[in-house]
Amino acid sequence: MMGERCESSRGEREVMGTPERSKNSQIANSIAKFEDSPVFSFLNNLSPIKPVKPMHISQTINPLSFSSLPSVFSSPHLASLRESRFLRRHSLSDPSKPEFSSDDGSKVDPSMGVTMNLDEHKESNPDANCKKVGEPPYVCSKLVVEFAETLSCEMDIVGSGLSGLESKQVAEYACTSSAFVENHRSVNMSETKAEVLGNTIGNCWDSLIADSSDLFIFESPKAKACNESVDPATAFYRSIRNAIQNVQSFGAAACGERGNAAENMPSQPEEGIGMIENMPLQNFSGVCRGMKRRSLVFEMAGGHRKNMEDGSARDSPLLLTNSDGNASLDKQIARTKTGSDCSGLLPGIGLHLNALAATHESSTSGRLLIGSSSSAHFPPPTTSQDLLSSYLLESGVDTFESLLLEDHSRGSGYIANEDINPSSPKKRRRKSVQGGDGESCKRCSCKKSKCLKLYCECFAAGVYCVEPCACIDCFNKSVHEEIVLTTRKQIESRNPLAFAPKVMRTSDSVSEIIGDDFANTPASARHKRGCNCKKSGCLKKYCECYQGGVGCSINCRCEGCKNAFGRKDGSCASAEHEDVEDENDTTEKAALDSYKASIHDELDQRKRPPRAYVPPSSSYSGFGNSSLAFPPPAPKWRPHLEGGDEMPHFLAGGGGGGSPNRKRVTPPQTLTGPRSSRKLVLQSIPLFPSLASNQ
DNA sequence: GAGTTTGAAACT
DNA sequence: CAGTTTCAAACTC
Repeated sequence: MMGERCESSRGEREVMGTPERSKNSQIANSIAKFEDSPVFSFLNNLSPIKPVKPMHISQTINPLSFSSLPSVFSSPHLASLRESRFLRRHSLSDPSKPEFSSDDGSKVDPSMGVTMNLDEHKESNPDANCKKVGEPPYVCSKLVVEFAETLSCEMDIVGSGLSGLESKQVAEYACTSSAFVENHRSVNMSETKAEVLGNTIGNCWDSLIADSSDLFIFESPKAKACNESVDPATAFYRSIRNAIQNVQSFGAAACGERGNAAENMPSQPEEGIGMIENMPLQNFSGVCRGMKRRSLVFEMAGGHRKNMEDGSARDSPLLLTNSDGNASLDKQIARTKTGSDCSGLLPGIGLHLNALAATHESSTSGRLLIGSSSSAHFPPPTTSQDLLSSYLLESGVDTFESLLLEDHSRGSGYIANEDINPSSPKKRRRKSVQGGDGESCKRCSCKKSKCLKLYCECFAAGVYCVEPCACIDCFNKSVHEEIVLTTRKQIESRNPLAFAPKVMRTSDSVSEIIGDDFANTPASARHKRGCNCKKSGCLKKYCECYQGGVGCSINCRCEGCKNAFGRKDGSCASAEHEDVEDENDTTEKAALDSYKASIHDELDQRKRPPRAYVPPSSSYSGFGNSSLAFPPPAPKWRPHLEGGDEMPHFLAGGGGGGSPNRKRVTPPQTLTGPRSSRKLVLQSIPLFPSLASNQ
């Protein structure tokens, strides 16, 4: 089987017929050389797509991301890898963070990574006993091993997208990387080189993610170009291959490669970096996002676990007094604090790419994202491609399928909801929300809800409140994690869709929103439950439909609807340039113009870091947080989860009737209407049964 | 910035 | 399930 596998690999490379052939040949040799590696064997025995039970780690890591499902395509070893590898990797973005413990109690070294803090490593890594702590060779191999193992881990995640030959080849490359490490454990390497190697590995990985993420967005320029000749899975596989090759090559050099590789390697770190920059992967710049965001969730996980284990959360100050008559809430808090209600913590089903984000937020502002892939504040994308790429990563695409299932609603939703025109007095609020530091975070002003109700935008959005919030008696903070989780669970128990996106779209690419022609406003999208406006005429942001940039539908119970994006009677305003019933309705047009202006303003602000939104309710994100090609949501808009207007059966079952208000949550029946000709974009529909039932 | 309006969320 | 209350965002001045 091995031989056959390798044959396939070589065959594939030949088919590709690229200049990489020689490199590939070397890799192939490496594969043959180390094909009996235990790791190799293990990988080979793994099925690319292997359903597994929800992992414990995801339950403790990111409990708030209820919606985020565990990767059902992950391999059994994934959990451990995630905990150990990603936690370490995470430290790359925040080396200052104190070490935290993994589930098994072993210390996870936060210094492992680019910083290569050998001292800390010495103290925290018991495994280092096998070699003298801080010994260069150990560091060198450790890094590569981590990379290789992490890659293997990733392979499982993308396994569903890579099938057959490709997945096998990817596994082989990952294996080769591991084999390489095994072959260089005893090699000496200077600390400087080790550091460069660490950076190399990190860059390779980030590049891999960043590079391949574009490929997942089929409409991205890169993907399109790629699709002309190769499918995304293949492209991704190639990226992986390149990344591994780069690591292997440079690692060999940095370690003073005993073999031939060293001859081609730069002797100075600077040269090494230069070499890296000239690697096949052209996406090195600003690509630290991927891995770092990936690591974030694990960091959070670590933090969460730590909190739970040491009971720090319970020790946090409690607000048990009922200062405002909110007895139930206080009771809830009390119960949670006493731990009597903690068993109900929803399992965090953090998927691999889910729950990214927030590195900056958490590290700079102390704000942690509750959801899985929340607001991340990374260097502003400078190009649309970057934007798409970064957003893809930040949006927490959980599965390859999700990536394939396009969802554009988010973009428009975001645009629709975000008023970030700093020059507009009326946008002052949003301006403050956006923050002047580029941090697009929510800032609530809750006074009585303790930020534990959906009234609170932060809470509803799945993010912790931050300092800039003007809230009072806020419990939506990481120190009150358990309370937050329990409350969330409680709310979801009443209404499973409470944290689900409110606006659903049937199609309408973002381009229609951000393009030159605003006439293509996403009227095909509809507010899930519909609004209930009485006085605003659905022309103000009081109206969730309007705020979401969608027209009203039959589900709405609004009165005097004048929604510029489409009225509930089926007519569409000027936004559609069709079926305009009242050409003289200047009010609607004015509203629409205002809306468009806000969108333009939004676009002008696109230099800001994209804001990945993490559906608080992860049970959805896990299935359908399929991202779109655009940044984040806004105050009240939430990424939709279900495919189109269809919610997962398991949710629809108890969800529809579970609404506390008994409000309709059933899919609108007139979604298409005059725009029925629009394509229906498949969205992330659960490909597997609800894992919630497995908890 | 304070006060008002509004409609969703929560409660009964 | 409907009516009412509570709440905080949106809006106005």
